Amino acid sequence: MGRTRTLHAVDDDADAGSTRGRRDLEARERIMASTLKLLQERGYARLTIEGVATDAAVGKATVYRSWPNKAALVLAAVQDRLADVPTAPTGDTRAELLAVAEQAMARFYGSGEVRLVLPALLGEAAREPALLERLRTEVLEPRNARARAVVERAVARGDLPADTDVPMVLEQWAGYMLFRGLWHDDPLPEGTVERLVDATLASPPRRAVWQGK
Amino acid sequence: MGRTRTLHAVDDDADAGSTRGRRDLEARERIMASTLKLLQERGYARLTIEGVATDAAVGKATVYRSWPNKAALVLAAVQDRLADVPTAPTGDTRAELLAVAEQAMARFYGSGEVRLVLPALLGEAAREPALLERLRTEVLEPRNARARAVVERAVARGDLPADTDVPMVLEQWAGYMLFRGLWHDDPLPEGTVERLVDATLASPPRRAVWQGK
Amino acid sequence: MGRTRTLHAVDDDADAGSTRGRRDLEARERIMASTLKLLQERGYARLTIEGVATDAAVGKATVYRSWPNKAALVLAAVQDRLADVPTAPTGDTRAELLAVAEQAMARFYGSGEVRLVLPALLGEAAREPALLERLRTEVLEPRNARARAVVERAVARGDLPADTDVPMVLEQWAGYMLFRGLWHDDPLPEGTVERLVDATLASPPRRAVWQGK
Amino acid sequence: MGRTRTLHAVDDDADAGSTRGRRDLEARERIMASTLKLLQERGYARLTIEGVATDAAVGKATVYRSWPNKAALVLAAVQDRLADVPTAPTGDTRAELLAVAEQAMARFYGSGEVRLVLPALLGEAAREPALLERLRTEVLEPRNARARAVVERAVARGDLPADTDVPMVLEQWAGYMLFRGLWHDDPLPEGTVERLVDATLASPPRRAVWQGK
DNA sequence: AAGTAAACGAGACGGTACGTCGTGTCTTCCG
DNA sequence: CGGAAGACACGACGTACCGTCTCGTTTACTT
Repeated sequence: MGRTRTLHAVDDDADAGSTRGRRDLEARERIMASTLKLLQERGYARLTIEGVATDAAVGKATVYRSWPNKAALVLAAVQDRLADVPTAPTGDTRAELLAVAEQAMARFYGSGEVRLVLPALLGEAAREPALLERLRTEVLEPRNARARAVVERAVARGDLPADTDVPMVLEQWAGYMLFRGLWHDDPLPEGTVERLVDATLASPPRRAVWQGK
Repeated sequence: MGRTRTLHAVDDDADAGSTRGRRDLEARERIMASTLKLLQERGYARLTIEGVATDAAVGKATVYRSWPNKAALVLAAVQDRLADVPTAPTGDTRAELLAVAEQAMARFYGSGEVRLVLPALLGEAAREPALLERLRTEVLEPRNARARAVVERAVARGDLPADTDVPMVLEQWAGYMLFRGLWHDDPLPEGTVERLVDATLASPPRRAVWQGK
Repeated sequence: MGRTRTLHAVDDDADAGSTRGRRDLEARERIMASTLKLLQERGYARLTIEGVATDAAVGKATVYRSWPNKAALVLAAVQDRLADVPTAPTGDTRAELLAVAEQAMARFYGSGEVRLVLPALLGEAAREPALLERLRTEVLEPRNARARAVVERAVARGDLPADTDVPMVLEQWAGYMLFRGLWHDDPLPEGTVERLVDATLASPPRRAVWQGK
Repeated sequence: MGRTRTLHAVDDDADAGSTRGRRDLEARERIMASTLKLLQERGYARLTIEGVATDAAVGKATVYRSWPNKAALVLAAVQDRLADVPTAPTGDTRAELLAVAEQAMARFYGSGEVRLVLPALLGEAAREPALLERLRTEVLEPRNARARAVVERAVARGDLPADTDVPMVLEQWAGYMLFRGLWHDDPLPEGTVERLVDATLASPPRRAVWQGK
């Protein structure tokens, strides 16, 4: 499942069936590669579409034809580099949770790529609801869905109480990683993920009961 | 003796003697006000120094004379609008912790101003260590120091275990707020802060012992 | 055969094939027109490339793309407005000389356009040999060549002595006109050209004989 | 009665008694020197008052206090460097005329200083009648007056016809020199002045008779 | 000798223009 | 006919000077 490529701005058109020219596949590849390269070299703010076009030996129009602005371009380029969230059931709940927290979150929010791009994207998203929506549905939600499944499995197994607030568990973990990723250069101290997971196992957040009131 | 003149953001003051030339104090005020105003209207990315200068009825050079770039300007403008962290001891540990988490963090990371500015600033900081350093020492650290004091008081009172990892407590709280602030438009659901604080009181993170190994 | 368009700085390339891109021919026209208009209104010193661009409803880059600086722009704009030097042989030497002196020189050096532009250009040329060279080869020399032909015809006819210093004749005439044009507002007194020509016919400068020594 | 204070170049004077305040006489000297120095280095167009002030270690206001603009400043600086016109009667008309043409004109219009400054000044004068007037009365006329005296002496002696158009003689000579000075880098060919003078002695321009008609 | 007032250096101020770069659109020409 | 090349109008960049202004400081002339 899961779309391999999404591109374009908000509405990604449905160029699905139109299987047109394979010829330009190279161009697209070159653009993606140049985007990532220049992102590393200059950071989001100093990345320019002109620069990408030049570096990719491509006309500017070719870039604009596929992505309406820098955010869309960068989002597309970053999109598939994202490592997958491990969900395979191993029977060992703690191990599964650790794997999720470690590989899905620590590695994600701690990676240079994300730190270089995500804040900038979220910064723009604060002004552009469409972008925020895309980020949520295309970046956050897919990852969260798989992580959620793992935690819910732990609940089903009885390793976490039935009224565990699963989304909040994830947000607590991810929030901590994001915070560290943004505010600090250095990687997480060893053992951090374990302590996070163990704290949750010891005393997980419960769903609020008076919520409905 | 130290800095001959720095002005720039934060510390203008102090340059007592070196105040030769015209030194229009109103200009600085107008610039700060215009910066905040345009920040709201356009967001960080679309904020322009030229625009600020025009809006403030000020020469561009006057802006550049005091702040070397957009980040410094915005940082200075945002700086003092930040609400204080409440630290008054009331005797009630839970109430104190709630006050800190609520007023120092939820309100801070949830505010539109911060959401509009902080990610962008952090995004630039990923490329500019100097900026990151300033953000840490001038924004994060001052707030954290006061919050830390409150939590440490709770430890001293015995309401939290002696080996509580105080910094991590704060980072967990703040991380969650930051995460929500960045990824979601809507305010925190009611009761969230309470649940966060209570979870910490029930099972706080402990300092890692094997750290040294 | 006279070049139809010259533009650019010194070396006007011969950009034959390289005409990719939009190439708005009207833009050039508008720029030339605005340049001349603002030259009249403000004079060379107060002429601004920014002003020209604005007046011509053209981006600044479009101006800079074709002319590297104000001098080149103005030179190009003035270039073709220059009236031609009459050379048609009429059989009447005195009449031909008068025509040349009158139309090629008096009208040229006496015209407001020239007075407004030439000194400034020559002033810059004093610092920029390339500009001086262009002025000589593109403004002075073409005009002189044709005037020289007329005077040489007079020599061939025997109306002037064989050892007449033809260049000096022209420089004397032009020098006088230039002097008057620069130092005085008012037009030449009537009959001046006649007196100049007649003085030359009566006693033309001879080529120096001892020159080789 | 007009002008309350003019100072500008030439006539500073007049402020006799009112010399309260500091009055740093050296400042003026330094300004003049810096002006000439930078004029040589950069030419008129690239000379800036700011640059002069800095180079002279003087406040900008000090420059503006004495000269209202660049033209006035430069005019003042150049003013007194001008060599004198030799007028001493030697009895030998041809020698006297040669001395005038050589020293007053060839040297003047041929000098680098003049070539660097005069065209620019005249260029501005085309737009500013006041400046043209000053140039005429303070630069051209004083020199011309003395030269005229010499030529008139030649007329009185009978070495030139009584109806010689004396001003035109001077303008012819000066015009030729000016022309050469502006259009050519190289000095006058040897013997040029002699040929000019001799041509005039052989066939001087006469005053127009039919002028009144 | 103390007071006072102008001129001084320094340089901040509101501006205009510089020459460059990037944006997003549009045109031309080549393969 | 698709795409690179790049011209186009626009707008912002960061810098340099403009001419005016306000600072203290430094004379030199009153009183």
